[in-house]
Amino acid sequence: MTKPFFHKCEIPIASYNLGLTLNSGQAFRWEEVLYEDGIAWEGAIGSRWTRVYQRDVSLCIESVCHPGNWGWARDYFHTKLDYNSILASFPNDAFMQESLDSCQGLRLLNQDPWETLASFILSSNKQISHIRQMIKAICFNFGTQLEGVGGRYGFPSPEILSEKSESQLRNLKLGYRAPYLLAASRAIASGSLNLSSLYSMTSSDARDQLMQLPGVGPKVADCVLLFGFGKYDVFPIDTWIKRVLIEQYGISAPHSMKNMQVFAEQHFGVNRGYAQQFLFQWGRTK
DNA sequence: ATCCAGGACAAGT
DNA sequence: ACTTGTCATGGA
Repeated sequence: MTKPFFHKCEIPIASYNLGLTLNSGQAFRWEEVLYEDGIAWEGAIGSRWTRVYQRDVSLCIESVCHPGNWGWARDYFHTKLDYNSILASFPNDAFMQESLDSCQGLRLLNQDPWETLASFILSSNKQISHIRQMIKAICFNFGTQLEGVGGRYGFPSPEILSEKSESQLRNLKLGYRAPYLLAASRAIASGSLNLSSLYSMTSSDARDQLMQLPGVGPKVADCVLLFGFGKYDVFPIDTWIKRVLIEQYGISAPHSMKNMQVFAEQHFGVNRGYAQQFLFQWGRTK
């Protein structure tokens, strides 16, 4: 039984579909719970165990530990974003508009770069439900217990994971991804890769840096930049997006990454990563 | 059972 | 430059 969430913050904000956002394949640790005759989600933001839900036109956030000025929450949920300006930059084609209509209030979160990198290394050739399972196992086995709650664990730091063996990770059913995750944790723990330095780099340069890691190709790198660094000028192409581009946008062979990347940059513009989240969500659920 | 999953990588055309 | 086979594992 968890202790009460003592601290509460209410952020008035329109056009925010929290449930859709938390279940759109960008974050993997939020759990839906019943709360006050409604739905809420519980999960960790950094080392804070958090509950979040919507009432009227407000985002309600509750924290077990001392919240300070709640800047960490505003940042994670990106409540200061000029959402309408982003949407206004999208193209006016039929499938884009259909996606916008069907996924109203879908947002991108600002997640921790390391957790995002680790999560998307694990995501390769995996269904979202199993990505969640792998991450849950990693947190339960190697994460540190969070303040003020029992049985809740943070995502383990690179330093912690770098001390583990490949077989320890394979025991968590990571499969061939185990050595990839281990290599990434060791690159960061040793200082050979400094994630913070990617913030000030161009997306192209940051992408090249991430792709130095084994198990990090163009798609994983783009997801990390989009979800963990707020770089919207990248366009992750997974199996669903590939289908959308071919079936909805008439991309013809050769279906090479370069061919599709060029189209995405031309057609979806500077915020193509944000647009991509709508295309992905609608493409895989319709 | 068989195929596929928010892919990456090496090997083969 | 582009395509194919392989890699663990679980869900549909």
